[in-house]
Amino acid sequence: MARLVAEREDVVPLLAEVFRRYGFEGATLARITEGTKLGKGSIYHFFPGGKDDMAEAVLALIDDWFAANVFAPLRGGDAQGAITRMFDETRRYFDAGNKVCLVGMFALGHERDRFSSRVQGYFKAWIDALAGALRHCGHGAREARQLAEETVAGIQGALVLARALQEPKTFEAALARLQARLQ
Amino acid sequence: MARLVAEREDVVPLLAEVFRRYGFEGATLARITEGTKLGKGSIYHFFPGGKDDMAEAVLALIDDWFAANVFAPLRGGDAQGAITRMFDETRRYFDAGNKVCLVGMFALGHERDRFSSRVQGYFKAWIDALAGALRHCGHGAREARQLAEETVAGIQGALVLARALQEPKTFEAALARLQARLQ
DNA sequence: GTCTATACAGTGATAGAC
DNA sequence: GTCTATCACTGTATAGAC
Repeated sequence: MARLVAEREDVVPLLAEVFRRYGFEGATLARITEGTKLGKGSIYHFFPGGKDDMAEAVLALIDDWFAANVFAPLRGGDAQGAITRMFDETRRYFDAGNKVCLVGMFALGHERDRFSSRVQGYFKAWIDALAGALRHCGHGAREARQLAEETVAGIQGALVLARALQEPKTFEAALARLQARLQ
Repeated sequence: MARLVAEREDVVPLLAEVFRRYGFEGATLARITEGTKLGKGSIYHFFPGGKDDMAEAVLALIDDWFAANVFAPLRGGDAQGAITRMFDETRRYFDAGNKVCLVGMFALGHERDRFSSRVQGYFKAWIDALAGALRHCGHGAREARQLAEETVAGIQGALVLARALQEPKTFEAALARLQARLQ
Protein backbone atom coordinates (compact mmCIF):
# COMPACT_ATOMS: atom_id res chain seq x y z
CA MET A 1 0.00 0.00 0.00
CA ALA A 2 1.25 3.45 -0.87
CA ARG A 3 2.15 5.52 2.15
CA LEU A 4 0.89 9.06 2.18
CA VAL A 5 4.32 10.55 2.75
CA ALA A 6 7.07 8.02 2.53
CA GLU A 7 10.16 9.74 1.31
CA ARG A 8 12.00 12.87 2.15
CA GLU A 9 11.50 14.03 -1.41
CA ASP A 10 7.73 13.92 -0.97
CA VAL A 11 7.98 16.41 1.87
CA VAL A 12 10.13 18.98 0.10
CA PRO A 13 7.38 20.46 -2.13
CA LEU A 14 5.17 20.88 0.92
CA LEU A 15 8.00 22.63 2.71
CA ALA A 16 8.54 24.85 -0.30
CA GLU A 17 4.94 25.98 -0.04
CA VAL A 18 5.33 26.85 3.65
CA PHE A 19 8.57 28.77 3.11
CA ARG A 20 7.14 30.63 0.14
CA ARG A 21 4.06 31.60 2.08
CA TYR A 22 5.69 32.72 5.31
CA GLY A 23 9.34 33.31 4.51
CA PHE A 24 12.21 31.63 6.32
CA GLU A 25 11.76 33.25 9.71
CA GLY A 26 8.00 33.08 9.43
CA ALA A 27 8.10 29.36 8.70
CA THR A 28 7.76 28.20 12.30
CA LEU A 29 7.70 24.54 13.21
CA ALA A 30 4.02 24.90 13.99
CA ARG A 31 3.35 26.02 10.42
CA ILE A 32 5.72 23.40 9.03
CA THR A 33 4.02 20.55 10.84
CA GLU A 34 0.67 21.91 9.75
CA GLY A 35 1.75 22.25 6.13
CA THR A 36 3.38 18.84 5.95
CA LYS A 37 0.97 16.95 8.21
CA LEU A 38 3.99 15.45 9.93
CA GLY A 39 4.96 15.49 13.57
CA LYS A 40 8.11 17.18 14.75
CA GLY A 41 9.76 13.82 15.23
CA SER A 42 9.17 12.86 11.62
CA ILE A 43 10.35 16.20 10.33
CA TYR A 44 13.59 15.95 12.24
CA HIS A 45 14.02 12.39 11.10
CA PHE A 46 14.02 13.63 7.49
CA PHE A 47 15.90 16.85 8.16
CA PRO A 48 18.33 16.39 11.04
CA GLY A 49 19.78 19.81 10.36
CA GLY A 50 16.52 21.56 11.20
CA LYS A 51 15.19 24.52 9.25
CA ASP A 52 18.47 25.18 7.48
CA ASP A 53 18.41 21.63 6.23
CA MET A 54 14.82 22.03 5.03
CA ALA A 55 15.49 25.31 3.25
CA GLU A 56 18.54 23.82 1.55
CA ALA A 57 16.44 20.95 0.25
CA VAL A 58 13.79 23.34 -1.03
CA LEU A 59 16.35 25.52 -2.80
CA ALA A 60 17.94 22.43 -4.34
CA LEU A 61 14.56 21.33 -5.65
CA ILE A 62 13.92 24.74 -7.18
CA ASP A 63 17.37 24.69 -8.77
CA ASP A 64 16.71 21.29 -10.27
CA TRP A 65 13.31 22.29 -11.58
CA PHE A 66 14.59 25.41 -13.31
CA ALA A 67 17.65 23.62 -14.62
CA ALA A 68 15.52 20.95 -16.26
CA ASN A 69 12.57 23.03 -17.45
CA VAL A 70 14.07 26.41 -18.23
CA PHE A 71 17.86 26.53 -18.36
CA ALA A 72 18.44 23.31 -20.28
CA PRO A 73 16.06 24.27 -23.13
CA LEU A 74 17.69 27.71 -23.32
CA ARG A 75 21.03 26.02 -23.92
CA GLY A 76 19.58 23.76 -26.62
CA GLY A 77 19.37 24.37 -30.34
CA ASP A 78 16.09 26.23 -30.83
CA ALA A 79 16.79 29.53 -29.09
CA GLN A 80 13.59 31.31 -30.10
CA GLY A 81 11.46 28.34 -29.08
CA ALA A 82 13.31 28.03 -25.81
CA ILE A 83 12.66 31.68 -24.96
CA THR A 84 8.97 31.21 -25.64
CA ARG A 85 9.05 28.16 -23.43
CA MET A 86 10.88 30.07 -20.70
CA PHE A 87 8.09 32.62 -20.50
CA ASP A 88 5.43 29.92 -20.55
CA GLU A 89 7.08 27.97 -17.76
CA THR A 90 7.69 31.14 -15.78
CA ARG A 91 4.04 32.08 -16.04
CA ARG A 92 3.04 28.62 -14.94
CA TYR A 93 5.58 28.34 -12.17
CA PHE A 94 4.57 31.60 -10.53
CA ASP A 95 0.93 30.74 -11.07
CA ALA A 96 0.33 33.78 -13.24
CA GLY A 97 1.45 36.18 -10.55
CA ASN A 98 -0.24 34.52 -7.59
CA LYS A 99 2.88 32.87 -6.27
CA VAL A 100 6.08 34.51 -5.24
CA CYS A 101 9.71 33.64 -5.94
CA LEU A 102 11.23 32.07 -2.85
CA VAL A 103 14.75 32.77 -4.07
CA GLY A 104 13.89 36.42 -4.63
CA MET A 105 12.46 36.58 -1.12
CA PHE A 106 15.62 35.08 0.33
CA ALA A 107 17.71 37.48 -1.72
CA LEU A 108 16.07 40.50 -0.11
CA GLY A 109 16.33 39.23 3.45
CA HIS A 110 19.34 38.25 5.49
CA GLU A 111 18.67 34.67 4.40
CA ARG A 112 20.77 35.63 1.42
CA ASP A 113 23.92 35.33 3.51
CA ARG A 114 22.99 31.94 4.87
CA PHE A 115 22.18 30.52 1.44
CA SER A 116 24.32 32.82 -0.65
CA SER A 117 25.63 30.24 -3.09
CA ARG A 118 22.15 28.91 -3.85
CA VAL A 119 20.67 32.39 -4.25
CA GLN A 120 23.53 33.65 -6.35
CA GLY A 121 23.64 30.46 -8.42
CA TYR A 122 19.96 30.58 -9.26
CA PHE A 123 20.09 34.06 -10.77
CA LYS A 124 23.49 33.60 -12.38
CA ALA A 125 22.31 30.42 -14.09
CA TRP A 126 19.15 32.06 -15.33
CA ILE A 127 20.92 35.12 -16.72
CA ASP A 128 23.71 33.09 -18.29
CA ALA A 129 21.31 30.67 -19.96
CA LEU A 130 19.08 33.43 -21.29
CA ALA A 131 22.01 35.52 -22.49
CA GLY A 132 23.31 32.48 -24.36
CA ALA A 133 20.00 31.99 -26.12
CA LEU A 134 19.87 35.67 -27.02
CA ARG A 135 23.31 35.46 -28.59
CA HIS A 136 22.03 32.59 -30.69
CA CYS A 137 19.25 34.92 -31.82
CA GLY A 138 21.85 37.30 -33.18
CA HIS A 139 22.41 39.72 -30.32
CA GLY A 140 25.91 40.79 -29.46
CA ALA A 141 27.44 39.42 -26.26
CA ARG A 142 27.15 42.65 -24.35
CA GLU A 143 23.61 43.39 -25.48
CA ALA A 144 22.52 39.80 -24.82
CA ARG A 145 23.73 39.98 -21.25
CA GLN A 146 22.05 43.33 -20.64
CA LEU A 147 18.77 42.10 -22.06
CA ALA A 148 18.98 38.95 -19.97
CA GLU A 149 19.59 40.93 -16.78
CA GLU A 150 16.76 43.30 -17.61
CA THR A 151 14.40 40.41 -18.24
CA VAL A 152 15.21 38.44 -15.12
CA ALA A 153 15.04 41.59 -13.00
CA GLY A 154 11.79 42.53 -14.74
CA ILE A 155 10.24 39.20 -13.78
CA GLN A 156 11.24 39.63 -10.15
CA GLY A 157 10.00 43.19 -10.09
CA ALA A 158 6.73 42.18 -11.65
CA LEU A 159 6.22 39.61 -8.90
CA VAL A 160 6.84 42.25 -6.24
CA LEU A 161 4.50 44.70 -7.92
CA ALA A 162 1.70 42.22 -8.59
CA ARG A 163 1.75 41.09 -5.00
CA ALA A 164 1.92 44.61 -3.62
CA LEU A 165 -0.99 45.81 -5.74
CA GLN A 166 -2.83 42.53 -5.23
CA GLU A 167 -3.37 42.39 -8.97
CA PRO A 168 -1.95 39.24 -10.55
CA LYS A 169 -2.81 40.67 -13.97
CA THR A 170 0.03 43.13 -13.48
CA PHE A 171 2.40 40.17 -13.61
CA GLU A 172 0.89 38.80 -16.81
CA ALA A 173 1.04 42.18 -18.51
CA ALA A 174 4.65 42.73 -17.48
CA LEU A 175 5.67 39.28 -18.71
CA ALA A 176 3.99 39.93 -22.04
CA ARG A 177 5.94 43.19 -22.48
CA LEU A 178 9.23 41.59 -21.50
CA GLN A 179 8.62 38.78 -23.95
CA ALA A 180 7.68 41.17 -26.73
CA ARG A 181 10.92 43.07 -26.26
CA LEU A 182 12.96 39.90 -26.74
CA GLN A 183 11.07 38.51 -29.69
CA MET B 1 21.32 70.04 26.34
CA ALA B 2 20.33 67.90 23.42
CA ARG B 3 19.31 64.44 24.39
CA LEU B 4 20.68 61.60 22.33
CA VAL B 5 17.28 60.17 21.57
CA ALA B 6 14.49 62.35 22.76
CA GLU B 7 11.56 61.91 20.47
CA ARG B 8 9.72 59.06 18.93
CA GLU B 9 10.59 60.44 15.53
CA ASP B 10 14.28 60.10 16.27
CA VAL B 11 13.86 56.38 16.81
CA VAL B 12 11.95 55.63 13.61
CA PRO B 13 14.91 55.84 11.21
CA LEU B 14 16.87 53.49 13.44
CA LEU B 15 13.95 51.09 13.43
CA ALA B 16 13.74 51.34 9.65
CA GLU B 17 17.31 50.20 9.44
CA VAL B 18 16.62 47.17 11.64
CA PHE B 19 13.50 46.16 9.70
CA ARG B 20 15.24 46.60 6.39
CA ARG B 21 18.15 44.50 7.50
CA TYR B 22 16.28 41.61 9.09
CA GLY B 23 12.71 41.80 7.80
CA PHE B 24 9.67 42.02 10.02
CA GLU B 25 9.86 38.58 11.60
CA GLY B 26 13.62 38.75 11.81
CA ALA B 27 13.48 42.07 13.65
CA THR B 28 13.50 40.62 17.14
CA LEU B 29 13.37 42.82 20.20
CA ALA B 30 17.00 41.94 20.87
CA ARG B 31 18.00 43.36 17.50
CA ILE B 32 15.70 46.33 17.92
CA THR B 33 17.16 47.29 21.28
CA GLU B 34 20.63 46.83 19.85
CA GLY B 35 19.85 48.95 16.79
CA THR B 36 18.17 51.73 18.73
CA LYS B 37 20.34 51.61 21.87
CA LEU B 38 17.13 51.76 23.87
CA GLY B 39 15.84 49.40 26.50
CA LYS B 40 12.64 47.47 26.01
CA GLY B 41 10.89 49.78 28.42
CA SER B 42 11.76 52.83 26.39
CA ILE B 43 10.79 51.17 23.15
CA TYR B 44 7.40 50.24 24.48
CA HIS B 45 6.99 53.70 25.87
CA PHE B 46 7.30 55.10 22.35
CA PHE B 47 5.44 52.28 20.62
CA PRO B 48 2.79 50.85 22.90
CA GLY B 49 1.47 48.74 20.06
CA GLY B 50 4.69 46.75 19.82
CA LYS B 51 6.26 45.69 16.58
CA ASP B 52 3.17 46.43 14.53
CA ASP B 53 3.24 49.96 15.87
CA MET B 54 6.92 50.30 15.00
CA ALA B 55 6.50 48.95 11.48
CA GLU B 56 3.58 51.30 10.88
CA ALA B 57 5.69 54.27 11.93
CA VAL B 58 8.50 53.16 9.64
CA LEU B 59 6.17 52.73 6.68
CA ALA B 60 4.64 56.13 7.36
CA LEU B 61 8.08 57.71 7.37
CA ILE B 62 8.94 56.07 4.06
CA ASP B 63 5.65 57.25 2.60
CA ASP B 64 6.34 60.78 3.71
CA TRP B 65 9.86 60.76 2.36
CA PHE B 66 8.83 59.56 -1.05
CA ALA B 67 5.84 61.87 -1.16
CA ALA B 68 8.03 64.89 -0.50
CA ASN B 69 11.13 63.98 -2.49
CA VAL B 70 9.80 61.94 -5.38
CA PHE B 71 6.05 62.07 -5.89
CA ALA B 72 5.55 65.79 -5.33
CA PRO B 73 8.19 66.83 -7.89
CA LEU B 74 6.69 64.39 -10.40
CA ARG B 75 3.36 66.17 -10.05
CA GLY B 76 4.95 69.58 -10.53
CA GLY B 77 5.53 71.49 -13.72
CA ASP B 78 8.89 70.28 -15.02
CA ALA B 79 8.14 66.66 -15.89
CA GLN B 80 11.48 65.86 -17.51
CA GLY B 81 13.42 67.40 -14.64
CA ALA B 82 11.27 65.57 -12.11
CA ILE B 83 11.95 62.22 -13.76
CA THR B 84 15.67 62.90 -13.66
CA ARG B 85 15.32 63.81 -10.03
CA MET B 86 13.31 60.65 -9.35
CA PHE B 87 16.15 58.49 -10.60
CA ASP B 88 18.73 60.49 -8.67
CA GLU B 89 16.77 60.23 -5.45
CA THR B 90 16.09 56.55 -6.03
CA ARG B 91 19.77 55.88 -6.51
CA ARG B 92 20.57 57.77 -3.37
CA TYR B 93 17.78 56.27 -1.30
CA PHE B 94 18.76 52.71 -2.08
CA ASP B 95 22.41 53.59 -1.61
CA ALA B 96 23.29 52.65 -5.18
CA GLY B 97 22.00 49.12 -4.78
CA ASN B 98 23.38 48.40 -1.32
CA LYS B 99 20.10 48.92 0.48
CA VAL B 100 16.86 47.10 -0.09
CA CYS B 101 13.29 48.34 -0.37
CA LEU B 102 11.46 47.58 2.85
CA VAL B 103 8.08 47.95 1.19
CA GLY B 104 9.09 45.50 -1.53
CA MET B 105 10.21 43.07 1.15
CA PHE B 106 6.92 43.38 2.95
CA ALA B 107 5.07 42.94 -0.34
CA LEU B 108 6.67 39.54 -0.92
CA GLY B 109 6.05 38.23 2.56
CA HIS B 110 2.85 37.74 4.49
CA GLU B 111 3.50 41.14 6.04
CA ARG B 112 1.70 42.41 2.97
CA ASP B 113 -1.62 41.41 4.49
CA ARG B 114 -0.92 43.10 7.79
CA PHE B 115 0.15 46.36 6.17
CA SER B 116 -1.73 46.03 2.91
CA SER B 117 -2.91 49.63 2.61
CA ARG B 118 0.58 51.00 3.19
CA VAL B 119 2.19 48.56 0.78
CA GLN B 120 -0.44 49.05 -1.88
CA GLY B 121 -0.46 52.81 -1.39
CA TYR B 122 3.29 53.16 -1.79
CA PHE B 123 3.40 51.48 -5.19
CA LYS B 124 0.14 53.00 -6.41
CA ALA B 125 1.36 56.49 -5.55
CA TRP B 126 4.67 55.94 -7.28
CA ILE B 127 3.14 54.55 -10.45
CA ASP B 128 0.43 57.21 -10.58
CA ALA B 129 2.88 60.06 -10.07
CA LEU B 130 5.31 58.75 -12.66
CA ALA B 131 2.56 58.03 -15.19
CA GLY B 132 1.32 61.58 -14.76
CA ALA B 133 4.75 62.99 -15.49
CA LEU B 134 5.09 60.76 -18.54
CA ARG B 135 1.79 62.06 -19.89
CA HIS B 136 3.18 65.57 -19.53
CA CYS B 137 6.11 64.41 -21.64
CA GLY B 138 3.72 63.55 -24.44
CA HIS B 139 2.99 59.87 -23.86
CA GLY B 140 -0.56 58.60 -24.23
CA ALA B 141 -2.40 57.66 -21.05
CA ARG B 142 -2.17 53.94 -21.67
CA GLU B 143 1.47 53.99 -22.69
CA ALA B 144 2.39 56.27 -19.79
CA ARG B 145 0.88 53.87 -17.29
CA GLN B 146 2.61 50.86 -18.85
CA LEU B 147 5.97 52.62 -18.83
CA ALA B 148 5.46 53.66 -15.22
CA GLU B 149 4.64 50.11 -14.15
CA GLU B 150 7.62 48.74 -16.05
CA THR B 151 9.92 51.29 -14.46
CA VAL B 152 8.77 50.80 -10.89
CA ALA B 153 8.85 47.02 -11.31
CA GLY B 154 12.26 47.31 -12.95
CA ILE B 155 13.62 49.19 -9.95
CA GLN B 156 12.33 46.56 -7.56
CA GLY B 157 13.67 43.76 -9.71
CA ALA B 158 17.04 45.43 -9.96
CA LEU B 159 17.21 45.60 -6.17
CA VAL B 160 16.46 41.89 -5.90
CA LEU B 161 19.02 41.02 -8.56
CA ALA B 162 21.76 43.26 -7.22
CA ARG B 163 21.37 41.81 -3.77
CA ALA B 164 21.19 38.24 -5.02
CA LEU B 165 24.31 38.60 -7.14
CA GLN B 166 25.98 40.69 -4.48
CA GLU B 167 26.86 43.20 -7.18
CA PRO B 168 25.49 46.67 -6.47
CA LYS B 169 26.70 47.77 -9.90
CA THR B 170 23.89 45.68 -11.36
CA PHE B 171 21.46 48.10 -9.76
CA GLU B 172 23.19 51.16 -11.17
CA ALA B 173 23.30 49.68 -14.65
CA ALA B 174 19.63 48.72 -14.53
CA LEU B 175 18.62 52.17 -13.33
CA ALA B 176 20.60 53.77 -16.14
CA ARG B 177 18.81 51.64 -18.74
CA LEU B 178 15.40 52.34 -17.24
CA GLN B 179 16.13 56.04 -17.23
CA ALA B 180 17.36 55.99 -20.81
CA ARG B 181 14.17 54.33 -21.96
CA LEU B 182 12.08 57.12 -20.45
CA GLN B 183 14.16 60.04 -21.63
C1' DG C 1 9.40 5.65 10.95
C1' DT C 2 6.12 8.20 13.76
C1' DC C 3 4.36 9.73 17.96
C1' DT C 4 4.37 12.13 22.82
C1' DA C 5 6.71 14.50 26.10
C1' DT C 6 9.83 17.73 27.21
C1' DA C 7 14.09 20.64 27.44
C1' DC C 8 15.56 25.12 27.32
C1' DA C 9 16.55 29.46 24.89
C1' DG C 10 14.47 33.22 23.09
C1' DT C 11 10.05 35.70 22.04
C1' DG C 12 6.98 39.89 22.68
C1' DA C 13 5.22 42.35 26.35
C1' DT C 14 4.39 44.41 31.25
C1' DA C 15 5.27 46.22 35.94
C1' DG C 16 7.57 48.93 39.06
C1' DA C 17 11.76 51.26 40.88
C1' DC C 18 14.20 55.27 40.09
C1' DG D 1 11.68 58.76 30.31
C1' DT D 2 14.76 54.86 31.13
C1' DC D 3 16.18 51.01 33.55
C1' DT D 4 15.84 46.03 35.65
C1' DA D 5 13.25 42.22 36.57
C1' DT D 6 10.04 39.24 35.22
C1' DC D 7 5.98 37.43 32.87
C1' DA D 8 3.60 33.88 29.90
C1' DC D 9 4.33 32.06 25.69
C1' DT D 10 6.38 30.12 21.47
C1' DG D 11 10.59 28.91 19.25
C1' DT D 12 13.78 25.04 17.79
C1' DA D 13 15.47 20.83 18.97
C1' DT D 14 15.98 16.22 21.41
C1' DA D 15 14.86 11.80 23.85
C1' DG D 16 12.46 7.82 24.34
C1' DA D 17 8.23 4.91 23.89
C1' DC D 18 6.01 2.29 20.53
